[in-house]
Amino acid sequence: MATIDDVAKAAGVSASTVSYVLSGKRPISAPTRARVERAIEKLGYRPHAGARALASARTNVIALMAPLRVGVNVPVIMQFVTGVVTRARDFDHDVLLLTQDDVSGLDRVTGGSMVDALVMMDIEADDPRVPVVAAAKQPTVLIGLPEDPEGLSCVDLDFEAAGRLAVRHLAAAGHTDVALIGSPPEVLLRHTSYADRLMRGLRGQAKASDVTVKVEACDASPAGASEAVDTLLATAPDTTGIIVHNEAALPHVLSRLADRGIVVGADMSVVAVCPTDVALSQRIAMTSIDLPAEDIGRVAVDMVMARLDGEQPSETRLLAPVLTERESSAPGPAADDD
Amino acid sequence: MATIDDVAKAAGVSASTVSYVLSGKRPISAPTRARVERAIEKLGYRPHAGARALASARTNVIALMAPLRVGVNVPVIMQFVTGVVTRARDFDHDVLLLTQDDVSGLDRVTGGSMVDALVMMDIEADDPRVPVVAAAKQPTVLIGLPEDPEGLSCVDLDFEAAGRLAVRHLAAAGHTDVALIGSPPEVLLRHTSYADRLMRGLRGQAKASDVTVKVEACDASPAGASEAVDTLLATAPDTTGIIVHNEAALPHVLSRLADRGIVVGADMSVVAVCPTDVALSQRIAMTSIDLPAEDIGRVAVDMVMARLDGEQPSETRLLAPVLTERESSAPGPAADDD
DNA sequence: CCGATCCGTCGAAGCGCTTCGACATTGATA
DNA sequence: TATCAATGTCGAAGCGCTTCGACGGATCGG
Repeated sequence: MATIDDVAKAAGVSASTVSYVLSGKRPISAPTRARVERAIEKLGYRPHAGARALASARTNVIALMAPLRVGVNVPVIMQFVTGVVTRARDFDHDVLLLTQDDVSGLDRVTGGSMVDALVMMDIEADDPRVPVVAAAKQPTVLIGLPEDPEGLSCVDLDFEAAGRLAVRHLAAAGHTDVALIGSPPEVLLRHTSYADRLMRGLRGQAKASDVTVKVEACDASPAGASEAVDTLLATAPDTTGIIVHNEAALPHVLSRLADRGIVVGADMSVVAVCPTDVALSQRIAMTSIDLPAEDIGRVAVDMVMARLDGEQPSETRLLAPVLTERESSAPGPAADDD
Repeated sequence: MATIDDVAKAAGVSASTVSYVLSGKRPISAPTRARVERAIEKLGYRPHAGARALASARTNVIALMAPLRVGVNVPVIMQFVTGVVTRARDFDHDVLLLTQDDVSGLDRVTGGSMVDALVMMDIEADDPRVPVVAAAKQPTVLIGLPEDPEGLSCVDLDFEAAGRLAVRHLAAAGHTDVALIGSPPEVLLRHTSYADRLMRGLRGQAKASDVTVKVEACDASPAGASEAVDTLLATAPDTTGIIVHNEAALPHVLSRLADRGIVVGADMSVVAVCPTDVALSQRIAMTSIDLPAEDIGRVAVDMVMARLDGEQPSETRLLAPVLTERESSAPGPAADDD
């Protein structure tokens, strides 16, 4: 591989001049710049990333810690990842992928100066990773909201507002008995922050709108979904509005309802909280609150980059939920006729 | 951050001794080693990755190029990724994530010496990325089989054998008219290698077993799946055995069959080619040929690591398909009664 | 017409590590 | 007892880049 000295020699300049051509940190005359660029081109020169990192204390790499465990929510995770990776490239950064459980990986990549910054997904209320990255010299953005962010920036959909919005939508349509079919029990037990927040919004608005709200955890399997539906209908038979916050279970919930002869969009209104493409690929176009996963990933990168080169203070951004009415929701029993 | 010199000073040895303690490349006496290790511990020392890469020409990072486009097969992709990442950690390597279309990223990470090796997924018959990585100094393993591997190692499920196996299974059960519901048309058009290979096996065995085989491409959407089923049943009404090679469409194919009153496992035998967990999370446990995605990812890393430090020649490994009989397949019309 | 300024370029130092050859010790061997 | 090979440690060079201070020459104002 050609080095910067080779390029310098070929262009008849010093190595530092080549460096300045590349970085633009000092003015270089047009003819010199042109000679250097030609030499770079001719030699196929690529700066050595390690050398650069050593000299400049910048790696142009960010770490992304993603929950790679199979099963739950995988397509949604992929959307986050896509958002992060593509946006990182806009900032001329690459992405180092860490798996969720690899807490020691955080030390490794921060302590070893492998990355300039971190993005962490799927944050729990009391997440053991938060103190680790809070102590690191690299800025971090959390996707999700821990109880104590310890000075770190956070970004997420405003699930609390989403919960309110969903209930308000159903209540306005005349539903008085609504329910949530939510995340798998283990997610709820972990107190994954989004599940908690959604529930808080749900309950608050239920009180305000004077509707009842029943909550069912739900495994992502067909059996789990059936069970959740059956339990719900047994214990709260008056339910006419369901909010589903579980991408993997959604199709099975709809199947089960259909099997029981319940027509979604007529007998039963269903509002999903999920990415738009998931809402649209069900057996019926779902009224849904969009989970803009790719956007969130992008925003996370924007935030982390801002902190990287200004001395921005940390911030928390909660994206406002948007509900799109489609075919799965309809007026309920208490609706005024029109 | 502490440097190696800090550690050396604290332990009362030279920097090179610290280095040798860390790498084990020269013998160090037990007491010295202990002093050094204590100093490392006390200072929380982490070698600087860039410095290390510069001095040793090793980054301990491998690149993984994965198709992050949304929609198709995402969970399967995630399994590959998981296999690669976890296995890479076993070799003390991290993973840099590149997106499929980022061909220039290949130059960037290889030319810039950001990675020691590469793994590329979703290889097409005539893949433009192959010549690029073939020219790189880093070893590469392809997941999938290009027409011309240009000296690179490859690994994949033996889809051709899988095709034969599926047909043989159905033929042995007495089916004489079988069909493939396969990948989306755009995948077939790209001549993604696995689709081609599956088809070749299918056709070959069909001839040998004297059964007919009809092929339908299939979009991953519910509509696409319905259409594929409808077309198939219209143009080949005698079909009693279907092979589905399309994870995303599989549930919708089953739905459509059910909607049409066709009982899978009785009227119609269906063999899926997909990961086991997908096969098991359908409305009925599917007879399937396992796509061992995580294994393949792991093997890819094993292969690339082998090439990294022996001077192994390149090799191609095709994993033998395994068919597991479950509830979705049954004897066909030509079966001997028993 | 001279000092102050600015522009464009260079040289050298240094980032933190690995690795090679050299140098003491020590123990075994003849 | 003199010799030789291990064994354990050190010093120095160098990996390829960035960046800081310096410097020559052109430009400008007074």
